[in-house]
Amino acid sequence: MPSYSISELSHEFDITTRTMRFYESEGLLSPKRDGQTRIYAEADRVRLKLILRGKRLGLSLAESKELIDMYKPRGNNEAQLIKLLEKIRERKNILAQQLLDIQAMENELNGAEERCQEALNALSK
Amino acid sequence: MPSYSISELSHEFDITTRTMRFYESEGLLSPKRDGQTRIYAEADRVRLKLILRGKRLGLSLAESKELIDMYKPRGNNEAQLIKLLEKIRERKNILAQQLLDIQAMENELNGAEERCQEALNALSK
DNA sequence: TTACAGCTTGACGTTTACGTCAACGTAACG
DNA sequence: CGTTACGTTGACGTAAACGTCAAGCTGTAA
Repeated sequence: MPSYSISELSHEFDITTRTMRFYESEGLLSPKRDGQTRIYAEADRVRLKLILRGKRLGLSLAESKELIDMYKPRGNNEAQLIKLLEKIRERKNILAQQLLDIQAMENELNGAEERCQEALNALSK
Repeated sequence: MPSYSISELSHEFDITTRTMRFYESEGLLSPKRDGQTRIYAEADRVRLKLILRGKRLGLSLAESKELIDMYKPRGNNEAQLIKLLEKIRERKNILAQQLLDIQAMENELNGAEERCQEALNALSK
């Protein structure tokens, strides 16, 4: 099983060590320790990846934490499972909306790109 | 041409009037005035829509402002047009990444949904 | 006329997500 | 043995995006 130092992961994902310690203080990461030093396992690396993906989609750290914890249903209680399902579907709706937003924005960017290119062509003529 | 009061738009988009005034102070909106009172035209409404779409995709207000201003190329200077094109393509790359992120997250949510549903079925049996 | 509803401009407070020191420990290199 | 690299824990600072008063103006319905 591979393991990583804080700086290895921070380089890989292009974030600061401060950021990683902050994520830990917020309960998003919980690496093992060798004395004082943090030792990250592959599972920690995966969690970090998920956090950063969440960020790219505009999620807060709290939301990412919730989401990541959802992937492993630990609640065996029925009410909890139902609530979990609701949240999963909520998030899927948000994703669907984001998809629409992306498509709309892409269309507009394409239009802008065209107009921009035409303006450039007109100049070079 | 339709026009709107601040509260009309704030209700339509489910934001506070404070938010709209803040956007104005940040240069994202610039409604006309009737005396002191703000009067929003359709163009303002569209800009607001674009801002909120930007937010749903995780853009900062500054980024949304830049993006919206891009749709109407006012820079007739070549260097500016080239820079604009670069920014448009940058943003398109981000959108492409977001699309991948959405698909990945959707897959995981589907997996979680299934496991969750199975756990529920197992309970009710 | 008063009371309410809706508009305005400050000004300060708050949350999130880190940045930026400071001060210290430890292991290895020259 | 000093310094360089990498790690640690506080503690305070900061930018973004508003929230939350306060204090005041303005039209209109009772």
